[in-house]
Amino acid sequence: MNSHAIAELVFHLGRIASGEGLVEGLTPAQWAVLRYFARANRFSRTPSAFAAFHATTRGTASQTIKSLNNQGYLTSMRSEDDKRSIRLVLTDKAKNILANDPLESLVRAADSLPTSAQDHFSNALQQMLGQVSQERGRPPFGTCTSCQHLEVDGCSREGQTAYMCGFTSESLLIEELDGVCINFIENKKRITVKRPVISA
Amino acid sequence: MNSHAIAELVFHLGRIASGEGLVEGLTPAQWAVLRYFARANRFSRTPSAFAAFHATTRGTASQTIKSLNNQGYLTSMRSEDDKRSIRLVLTDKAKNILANDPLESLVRAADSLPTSAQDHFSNALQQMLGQVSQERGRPPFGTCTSCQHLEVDGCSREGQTAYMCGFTSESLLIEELDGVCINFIENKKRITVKRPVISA
DNA sequence: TCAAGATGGTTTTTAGACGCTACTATGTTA
DNA sequence: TAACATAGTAGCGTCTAAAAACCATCTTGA
Repeated sequence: MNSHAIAELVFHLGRIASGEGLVEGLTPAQWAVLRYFARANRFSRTPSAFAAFHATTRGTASQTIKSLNNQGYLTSMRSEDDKRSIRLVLTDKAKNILANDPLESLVRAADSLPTSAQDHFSNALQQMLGQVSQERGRPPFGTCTSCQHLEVDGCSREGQTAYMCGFTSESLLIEELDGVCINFIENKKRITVKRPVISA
Repeated sequence: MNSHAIAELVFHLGRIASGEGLVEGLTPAQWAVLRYFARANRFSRTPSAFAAFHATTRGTASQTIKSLNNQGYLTSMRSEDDKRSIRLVLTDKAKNILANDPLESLVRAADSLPTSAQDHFSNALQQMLGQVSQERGRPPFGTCTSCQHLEVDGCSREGQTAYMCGFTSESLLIEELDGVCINFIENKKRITVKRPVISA
């Protein structure tokens, strides 16, 4: 009985937080694109990957991206490896405007939850997302830190452990491990990532 | 840092679960209307109330409702009290189709969470919704059981406690206490509702 | 009491979202 | 090398949505 309430709340909350008209002159779909390219890693910044992430068609994604391109929020270039593929990058204009993301109200709401609850909450959501994605036959889109493809690169340099992606066979910078990836596959026993201490 | 992940997950999950094309030939917006009228109480089954709930304009709501009306999912009639107002009721056709609600995949996902977590989860979502609603200046839409307007009616009959709404000054059936209401105002110290035992 | 304003609902207009189909270009496989 | 798969785009029709204009009906306040 409670699961029904949860489903409705999730749906409704997502709707309320995003569907709030044209913030900064951008539509909800356009905000979704900016958000995605701000989070996606190097291998996933393409129209197709966004379409998969956003559960829409490549045609629709192409249209939204074109509009953002025209408005100067995205720059695009052909990939070297695959000449069909296009790589998209946020411009500074886009990075600046992301501070006014209408989703920030949801972030604040999440922030007001007790710290202890936030972890459980985020885990529960992730589990639900995984299940729904599987049911719908969609890629789950996670980050390296819990991905089967993450491998420790043999040669460490400068005292830091080096990582690589077993799927693309490319080495990864530590900063890249938190980007969302379309090639993600859930890994039960995850590798512990050693991060350099960041001075506050 | 985690609150950002929570916000994105909520948004994304809502999107994935609902934006899944035309299930049963109905659009996501139309599903939202059916869901709403299945949950809304007597005082809230109007186009305006739905528009407020769904964070859209009355014009848009009117259009969606008209379409559902034409397809035989809703019946409408003028209100007696206020001759401007229109009351909408789900038809049997609508009630039947609600079993195939695409949101059910989310319900299943929520159901797979540990029972102990479900309550916390639902509470956390409710709290977030309350905060976002407040920030956006929207009515929070809750049920009688935690509403300031709920009052115990002086005269109980047939051994059952009778309740009434202090806002509309109308008495309430016990079954009605779980309907979503547009006049809802959060009540910190809630009245304990005595429900008749339902035989399984 | 009656004019002014608020509210409930609809329509029209316009822009964007979206699914669908068709199409080109490039990669991959048999 | 032919057949197929994939990345991306373009065009079409429908749906979503906001905004503005509009009518009918309360509600208010001087």
